[in-house]
Order: sequence, then C-alpha cells, then structure tokens
Amino acid sequence: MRKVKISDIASKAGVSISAVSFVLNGKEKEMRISKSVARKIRQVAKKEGYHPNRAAVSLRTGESKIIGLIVDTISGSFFSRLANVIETEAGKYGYKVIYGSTANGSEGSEQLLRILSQHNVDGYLVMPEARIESQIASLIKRKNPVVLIDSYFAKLGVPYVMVDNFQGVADGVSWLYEKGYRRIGFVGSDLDMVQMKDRVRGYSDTVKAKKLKIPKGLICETVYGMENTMLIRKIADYVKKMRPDALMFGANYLGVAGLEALTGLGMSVPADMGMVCFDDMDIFRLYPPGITAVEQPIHEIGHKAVEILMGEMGVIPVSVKKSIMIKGHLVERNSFRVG
Amino acid sequence: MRKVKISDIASKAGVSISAVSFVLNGKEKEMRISKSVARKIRQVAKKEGYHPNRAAVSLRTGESKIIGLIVDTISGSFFSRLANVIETEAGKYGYKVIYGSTANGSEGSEQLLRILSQHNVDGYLVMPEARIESQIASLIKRKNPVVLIDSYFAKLGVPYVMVDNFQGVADGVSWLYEKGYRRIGFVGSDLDMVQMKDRVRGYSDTVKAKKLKIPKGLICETVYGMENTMLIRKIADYVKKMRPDALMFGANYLGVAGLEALTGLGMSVPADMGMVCFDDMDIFRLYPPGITAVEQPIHEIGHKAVEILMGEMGVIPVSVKKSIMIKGHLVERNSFRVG
DNA sequence: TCACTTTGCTAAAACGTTTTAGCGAATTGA
DNA sequence: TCAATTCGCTAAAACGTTTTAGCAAAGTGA
Repeated sequence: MRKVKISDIASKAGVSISAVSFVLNGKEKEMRISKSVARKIRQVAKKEGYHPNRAAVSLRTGESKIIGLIVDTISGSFFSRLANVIETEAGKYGYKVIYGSTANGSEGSEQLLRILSQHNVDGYLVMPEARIESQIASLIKRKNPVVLIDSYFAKLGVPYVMVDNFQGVADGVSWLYEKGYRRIGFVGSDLDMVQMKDRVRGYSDTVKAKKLKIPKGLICETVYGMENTMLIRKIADYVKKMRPDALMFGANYLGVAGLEALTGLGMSVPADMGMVCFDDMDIFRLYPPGITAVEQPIHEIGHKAVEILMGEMGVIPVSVKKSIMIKGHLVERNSFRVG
Repeated sequence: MRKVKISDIASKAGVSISAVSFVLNGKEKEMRISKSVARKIRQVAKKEGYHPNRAAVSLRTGESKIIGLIVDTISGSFFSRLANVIETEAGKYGYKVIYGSTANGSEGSEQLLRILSQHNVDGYLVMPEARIESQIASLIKRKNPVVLIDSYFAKLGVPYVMVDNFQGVADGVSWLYEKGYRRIGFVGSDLDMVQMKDRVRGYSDTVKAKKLKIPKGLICETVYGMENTMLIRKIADYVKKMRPDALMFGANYLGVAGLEALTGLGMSVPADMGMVCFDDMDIFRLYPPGITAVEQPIHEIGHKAVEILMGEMGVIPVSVKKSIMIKGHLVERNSFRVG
C-alpha cells in the first residue's frame, strides 16, 4: 500500500510524467494533450488513487495550500467558533489551516511566524494583539498575504474584517434607553486597540445623543489581562460607588465577571440592574432571565476573512472591498425591568 | 530579504552543503566535522538567519513536523481548550498542529485523512466519533502513529488517553447520595462509545452499591445528535414522569439542556432538584447557586496525549504505558438542598 | 619507508513535483 | 512538392534538503 506517485501513473498510462502533471493540473488545453490521452491519464490516476505529495509540490511551487491562523488564544468561545468556520471556509478552497497562539508562552510571535514561514504558509489570518503589530508589518513588507480579524492596525494598510463595534454598543445602549434606563454605565477595558476604543465611543456617543447627563465615572475601565477575582471586585466597587441602573458590557468576559460581581453584591438582573453585553455567549442565553447581547456574526466574519485572503493570495479575483465591517445583531432577552 | 538557504551558508562559510547540513543537524561527531569548522558554520548560519525549508526537508525525509488533530467539531469549550493545550505541548517538541473537523460537512473523514496524509503528517491525535473507526483502522495498518483522546476503540489496540468516566460519574452520584438524595436519576445518551457506556455503568453500579431501589426508567436515554429543543422536552417529560429528586448528567450539553428543561417546568436547582454534571462548564460555575460538576483534567489529558504520540513517533523513548486513564475532579458547588 | 587506517571533508543522488525548452510527425499554404 | 506551422508529446532542470559513498591528506604501525 505504498503511496502512489506521479511516475507510477505515467508508466501505467504509458505516457510521460509531464503529460500526467499537465492533465492533472488542468493544463491539457494549453499544453495540447489529446482528449484520449487525457482521459486515459485521469482514469488511471483515479483507479490508482493518486494524490500529489504536497511537500514536493510545495518545494517546487513555493505554495503549501496551508494558511496560518494566528490567535492570542483559541480557548474562548468566540475564537474557537471562528476557528471552526475558518477551517471549513478554507477547506472549500482546498486549504488547510495550521494555527498557533501567541499567548500561551510557548513561543513568541516572531518564533511563531518564522515557523509558519518555514512551512511555506501561503497566507495569514491574524486576530491581533497589540504587541504583534511590528511582526505584521514585516509580513506585509515581504508581500505576504495577510488579513486581520476583529481588529486592525491603523498605520499599516492591511485588509481586515471586523464587527461594527461602535454600532453594536450603540444598539445595546439604545435598547437599554428604550427600556427606560437613564443612568447607564459602561464596563470596558484599557486594551489599546480600536476594537475596544470603538466600543467606548459607541457608548459615549449614544449617551450623548440621548442627552443623558453622565458623570465621567460611569465608565468603568478595567485592566486588560487582570486576574478574574480582581476584575470582579473592581466591577463590584464600581457598581457600589456609581450606582448605575443598567450596565453595558464591552466584552463577553466582562459581562460574565459582571454577573458574578452583581451576585456578590446580592443584586440580580433584571430586578436590580439592566444589562446588555457585547458579544454573546451560551451563558447569556441560559442565565435565568436571559441576558440581551450583541451577537457577533461569526459565520460571516470567517467567511469574509477567508474570501478576502483568497483574493490577496490570488486564488480568486480580488474583490473591490478589501476591508469590511460587519454589523452585529442584537439578541433581545429579558435583562430589563418591566414597567 | 530573500530566504536564505543551506547553499548560502555553505558558500559564505567556505564549506560544502553537506558539512552545513551535518553540523546543523547535530551530526558533526558522527560525520567528523572539526570543531573549528562546526563553529564557523553555526556562526554564519546564525548571522544569516538560516532556517530550513520545511517542504524540502519533508520531501527528503518524509517527516513534516506536523501532527494532525482530528476532532468532531472544535467549537465547544472542552475541545477548544484541549486544542489549545495540545498546541503548546506539541510546540515543545517542535511540532505544529494542523487540524480538521469531520463534522462540519465540508469533507468526510476519508477526505480529511487523505489531505493530512498528503501533507506528510507525522502522527495523529484523534477525538473519535464512532463512524471514523474504520479510517483509524487503516491508519494503524499503515503504521501511522495514532493516539485517541477521550474515547477508544476496543477492537483496535490503539493507544488512548481518556478521563475516568466511570469514576467521575460514580463520584458525582455518591456526592448526591451523601447530600441525602435517594431517588437519583441519570441523563445520558445513546452514543455508542465506551465513553458514555462507562458513565452509565458508573451510575448503575454506584446506585446498586448504595442499595437504592431504582426503577429502570430512572435512566433517561437521549438520542445523540438530537435537536436541542427536542432534547429539552425529552428531559422535561422524563422529570415529570419519573420524579427524581436529583439528577446526574452524563455530558455538559445534557446538563445545560437539563437546566433549561427544569426552568421550563418552573423548577429550580437546588430548591426542587439536586444536580451534578459530568464535565464542567463556565455556566455551571456561574449559574446562580453553582452546579457541582466533574471537571475533566484538560491539561493533563493534552499533555499525556502528546507525550504518548511522541513516543509512538519515536521522538522520545516510548513509555511503558501507552494508554492511560485520568481521574476527573469533583468540583463541589451548591446544587443540593440543605438539610 | 610502505601499507594501512583514520580524519575531515565533498560530490552527487534522491525525494516527487512543475515547467521550460524542444523534438518529430502531421498539417497547412503556396 | 517543399517550407513553414501546428500538434502532441517528452526530456530534463529545478526546488532545498539529507545522506551515501568516497576521496585526499594526515596519522599509525612495523
């Protein structure tokens, strides 16, 4: 059951290796291989179960049919679900996904990128963290196809796909407003990426548009990477001090911590607090009354990211829009006080 | 900034390609390259930033330094967290992970395995579903290193790493017993894998050992792959009919559905029902009183799986135990009625 | 000193493809 | 009929490694 190679097909079909290669790569017209020979080759190849050795192809062509997926950490439902759709979408174009995380200490991002480049990776899908920016820049300089997901670096003109953070938060805050809340707080983080900044802006602008008088402190800025118990305490302190009547959370893990903080204070949603969270999670659906959340269109994000990357890689015609922003969807649940 | 290759190093160091290869692969002793030349070569290689083209290496040696991770679907917290640790653990040995899911329709498992084999994958980590058994068998027949995770196929003697399902459920049931419950039900699925069967056995044996009289019907067998709303209804009907005073759930998604079912019936945990779930989830920690669960030792599972696979692949000396079972840990929370 | 071994290195084949250049036969144009 | 073109295909180089076989110089034993 040795692996069958192109020369096997060539000899069994009584033709040259080149002929086989041409036919199997769809260049029979161009290379004028006759219909009959082409048919024969295809038939033999199928019968013998031929599939090209990717290493050889990669060596010869420099293409690996592999794309690299770089994430901070893949645990976390948003990432893992996205990874899943990326895998299927890439598969549709015949690409496999190899992924690496930059966070888990095993290797720095330069190391990771080097390894991926050693594997002749054809393109990169990156969910960036700030400290990777320079690496991305060097990828771009070397003409590597890159598409950023869920954030972007303003300076580099890298294509990106992201959710409309501003609009998402704005929708959430508006929903709370419509439900009658007037002292709406925001829990965000100090993460230095547009991602979070747009969310903060989504909050501030909306609150301004609704002509709510907000004390500055109604924004609770947590430290990114903060340990969970600290985070919970921070939110609890904020709630005790500022007494918002509703909270808009800027990220799913913040919402989760928020729930824990409220529980700790003996408060409950929606009796004592209105709530909306940016980015949905199972728990928001299951938590007793159901927590309204802004759902990220994961499927569309993954779909578009792969599509744009394929464009960059020359696999498909490049589309006009190299960067897109996708609207999130407000999933209304019962995290508001009635009447 | 062209990629530097071995011949560049050779010429800059004024030696042959072979010499460079020997030194950089640590065969200098064996191939008696002098200290001084070796030093020179290493120095030049470092300065020029040489890193071997993996495609070429792979073509020549047949090894890719890539392992294939095959899962049903990577979304789901257990899988994604496990994927994460596998990635880091594999990284420690210099291996990258390429993964493919069999479930999401894009490609069948034969197709997936073929593609991985085209990429010269060195070994496989598989979280099996029943229908992949024959494929695994053929991998084994072709002497491919394979380690199964979280289940095993009795017939094939494939190494595996799994959690002690029997013990985990037994611990959960015992906990409920200690809390005073005497009419403990079990919600499992008809999934035809040892995995689930051991859990059912863990329940039945424990219940028998405690000398509880259980009507047969206290086991609720759900259909694997059942649609969620159907699942919830099934559990609700079962609860209404059999009136257990506590429930042991055989899988995390079952526990979640169970919570929804109970909510639908106007019942709550722990006031109206004791509960333990096999396999922990965020929601069990966050759900108001906290649901006791059997936590799977994800880190250890991933660690061991990679270790055994490396043994199979000849990367490290093969350990005595090729298959291991790891104990889960009962995380006690407040899903029981006091007094 | 001479045969033999060891030392330190190199040449070249091989891995399985893709692709360029080109060759003989058939066809066309005049 | 003869030159020119087109047709249908093949030979061989190249991709960047690893590894086998072997060669010249130096060392060793007698």
